Amino acid sequence: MRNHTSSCQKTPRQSGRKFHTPTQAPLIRTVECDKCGLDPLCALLAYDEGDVELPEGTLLRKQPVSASERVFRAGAPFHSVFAVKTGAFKSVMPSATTPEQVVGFHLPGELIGLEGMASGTYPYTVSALDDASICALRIDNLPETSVERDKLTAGIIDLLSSEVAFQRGLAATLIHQSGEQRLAAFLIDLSERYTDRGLANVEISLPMSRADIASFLGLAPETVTRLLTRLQNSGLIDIGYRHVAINNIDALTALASSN
Amino acid sequence: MRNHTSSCQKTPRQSGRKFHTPTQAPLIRTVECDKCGLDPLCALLAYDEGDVELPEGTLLRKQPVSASERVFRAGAPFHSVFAVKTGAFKSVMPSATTPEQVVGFHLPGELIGLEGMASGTYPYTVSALDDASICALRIDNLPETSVERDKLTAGIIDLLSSEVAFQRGLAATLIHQSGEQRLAAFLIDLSERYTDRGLANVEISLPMSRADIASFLGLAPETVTRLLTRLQNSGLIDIGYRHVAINNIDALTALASSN
DNA sequence: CGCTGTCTTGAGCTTGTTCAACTCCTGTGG
DNA sequence: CCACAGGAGTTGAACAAGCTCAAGACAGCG
Repeated sequence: MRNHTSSCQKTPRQSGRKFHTPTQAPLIRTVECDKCGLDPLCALLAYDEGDVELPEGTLLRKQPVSASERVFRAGAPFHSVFAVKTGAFKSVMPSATTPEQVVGFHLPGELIGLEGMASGTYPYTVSALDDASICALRIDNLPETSVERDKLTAGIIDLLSSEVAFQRGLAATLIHQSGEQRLAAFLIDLSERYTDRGLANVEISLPMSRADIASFLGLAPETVTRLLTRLQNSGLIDIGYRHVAINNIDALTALASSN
Repeated sequence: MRNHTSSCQKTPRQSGRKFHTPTQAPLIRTVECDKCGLDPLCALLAYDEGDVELPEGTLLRKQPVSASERVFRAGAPFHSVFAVKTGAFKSVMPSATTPEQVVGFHLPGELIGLEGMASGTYPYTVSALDDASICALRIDNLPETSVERDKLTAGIIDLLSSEVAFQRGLAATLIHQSGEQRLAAFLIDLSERYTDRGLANVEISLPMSRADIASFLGLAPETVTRLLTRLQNSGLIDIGYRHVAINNIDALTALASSN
């Protein structure tokens, strides 16, 4: 039962249309397996399955998740690491203060849930921003001592420590930058992450609501709208309903990192 | 003009004074080994040294570091994990925008430098806030496969993932809270961390400058002063030059996490 | 075609910043 | 031990950024 190839089919092509119009041809939403962050482990398991007698259901590919459906809830017991195949997800932290706090977005090819490994519970709730699909790798029933386990351990340390560095940088950015700079940095970050996975285009998907962006950036939703409008008026970007086209990435980068 | 010539003894200030007269005994600045975050690893290595033939200088205890001296610089190659023994340290990140960005403070018993393990370089510069001392555990020349290595790996995953959780919470706090709430949360956090290591007192040390606090909290130094004054006027705290006494921790906590 | 939730736009207000003057603290050298 | 210098901290006033409240415009969907 090795359907690695059959469950990772080629993604459907999109028709390239111009932006400026509110409604839009669908952007590419699915990452190829070879661009996916889970692929190293995924491949490892797939290749070794015959030898190691992994339990059933250790690797679940391309599970569909409908819009706003939860993948797991904050505090749920850790069992799997996920990778986004199609669509996008958000991480939401239950906050004492604000009702909900968006702490991250997850694009195709990116991993979800690693942070739960050490504590044994997922630290935040993850839900789909649109109709999406994920691959799931069960960790909790891997043999205690195995090649997989060791490689996982090594990979986990890497991922965790880059996560720490990322969070630190994020905090620094968010605190000392103006709203306009944060928003510019956010758009650039999204664009780069799409590019990393081979999903870049003139226009990139903005699958989350203004309120989600606002929560993530620590702004009011109205401010996000106003800043997007301002960037558009400056000619740096063009805004669609849930898409954005970056016209002048250099100017945007300069804006994001100007003193 | 300035004519406080002969009035500078231990004269009590008049009411409405800015600074709370520091009548307390010198604050405890040194953590005991059994309260130190490095202790599990430290003990492990110390006990096993005879068996395992560890390289010389793997574990350096209580190295003195003078005020403002650097432990390591951002980008330096990773070699050791450190634990604060006496005094306090700050982590500073080279920022494109602001000249320097304080990303963390390290109190006695806390670990420094773990985040450098994966990338192979320390991600930020660490320097002493006052005359201090640290213990250093060399990691880069531990035998590849050893009991120490395995236990280290397990411990590192735990430490890293709690660091991720901490950073996430920190980011959430910093972004969505007012300055007053951030400052209150900061003081509470310091107090709790001292308590965890058995260094709590009526009055706790505030070894960093207002500018450091401001940078860390994303505020202007003047604002930090104003907010501290406001908290003091509300009777929640008393401020000394580089000390603070928390008079009403419940009210402070309520303030930090109010709606 | 109308409903509902998301997004946009406007006006007044709160919070925190900037700039500048001043006070206080601490270490250093007579 | 005292005076001094320089850095750290405080205070005030004007200004700017972002928030709140409120109303209206525009999707997507039954």
